[in-house]
Amino acid sequence: MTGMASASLSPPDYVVLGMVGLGRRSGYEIKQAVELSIRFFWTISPAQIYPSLTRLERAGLLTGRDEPQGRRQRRLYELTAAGSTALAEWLQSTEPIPFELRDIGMVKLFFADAVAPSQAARLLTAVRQRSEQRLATLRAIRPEAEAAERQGDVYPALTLELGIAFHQAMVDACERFESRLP
Amino acid sequence: MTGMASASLSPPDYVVLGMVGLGRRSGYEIKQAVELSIRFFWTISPAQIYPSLTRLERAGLLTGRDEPQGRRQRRLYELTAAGSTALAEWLQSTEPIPFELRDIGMVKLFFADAVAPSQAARLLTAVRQRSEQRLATLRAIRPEAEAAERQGDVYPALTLELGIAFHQAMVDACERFESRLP
DNA sequence: GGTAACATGTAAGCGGTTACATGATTAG
DNA sequence: CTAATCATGTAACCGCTTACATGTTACC
Repeated sequence: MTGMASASLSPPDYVVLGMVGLGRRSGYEIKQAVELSIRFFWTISPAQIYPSLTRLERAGLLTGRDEPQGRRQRRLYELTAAGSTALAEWLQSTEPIPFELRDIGMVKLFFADAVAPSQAARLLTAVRQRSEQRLATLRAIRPEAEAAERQGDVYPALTLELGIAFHQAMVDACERFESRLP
Repeated sequence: MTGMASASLSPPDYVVLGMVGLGRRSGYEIKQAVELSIRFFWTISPAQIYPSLTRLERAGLLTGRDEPQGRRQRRLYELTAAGSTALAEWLQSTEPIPFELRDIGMVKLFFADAVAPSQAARLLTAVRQRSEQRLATLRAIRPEAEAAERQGDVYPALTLELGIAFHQAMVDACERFESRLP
């Protein structure tokens, strides 16, 4: 019995669903949560979040309640049983997970032979520094992930470590090549 | 004196330009070259390539010449001096390179606490295996990259090693967590 | 004789980004 | 008093993917 209402949701819908699943939230808070956690492998804009919330509520996967702060409007959402089921089904589906990155930095590096060696080396350095910056940002988030871990959500910490490992590998590989060039 | 014709090209345009820069090519060959090299951090479809080639030729950055094989049509392109300059300028530009990934696998993993531990572990395994497969594919490409290296294009080999390092880091991190769970 | 690969394109639709619009509250 | 943050949305545009259309050559 696979959810009767669901007209197959898009990935952004599941991101919204998943974030609400981690705790009662407003659209604004969802955006913030994404920025603080999965923004290194996913982004979402307010123009996606608010229509998505409306759709998900109409589909019976979320329930929203107005809880203004003073005169400032605010609407908080939580998962319904159907929403929880839909999220779980998505996470459990056995379809192969496509892997697709889209990074202009790597593309530039690939074509770097088209410019002078010194210029190419500068590009390599820029790519390395970019990963070093991400690394610093990701490490700064660790406390939040560890706090979530203590409350039973261990996978955010795992994905954080995965991100750190990824960028560390990039930095190491760049350094190996940089030391070989000059 | 920054190229007078260029109305600022899109990333896919530069991908086409860069691929033609690596050797005289048809649209079909560009697609193949992308699949064999940068597809792990960029993709491009025929529906983008052919209009792009037309635009770039009109802008004077490429020249095309019909070279049919028998009755089978074919049009080969090469860089003009202006095209070469445009590519070099793009590669040398000092604007910060945005870093943005988009990977549903990571998103699923992030939310994995929403399902039973055994299901979450299955997800982790799926993500690990996905990287193992990429790793195998990337390693299979090594000969091509090394051939290019011998002919003076060293950066394709570099980006390949970067991709391998990235996926190896993912596999290692996944294994660390998998051994901790059961 | 049929399938896969070679080769080039067009059209429609959709999903996402950018920009815009509005208003309340807090901090400096 | 001003800027930043909180908070929610809409509209237009654009670029990309999907599907389609067409024809040739090589291979089994």
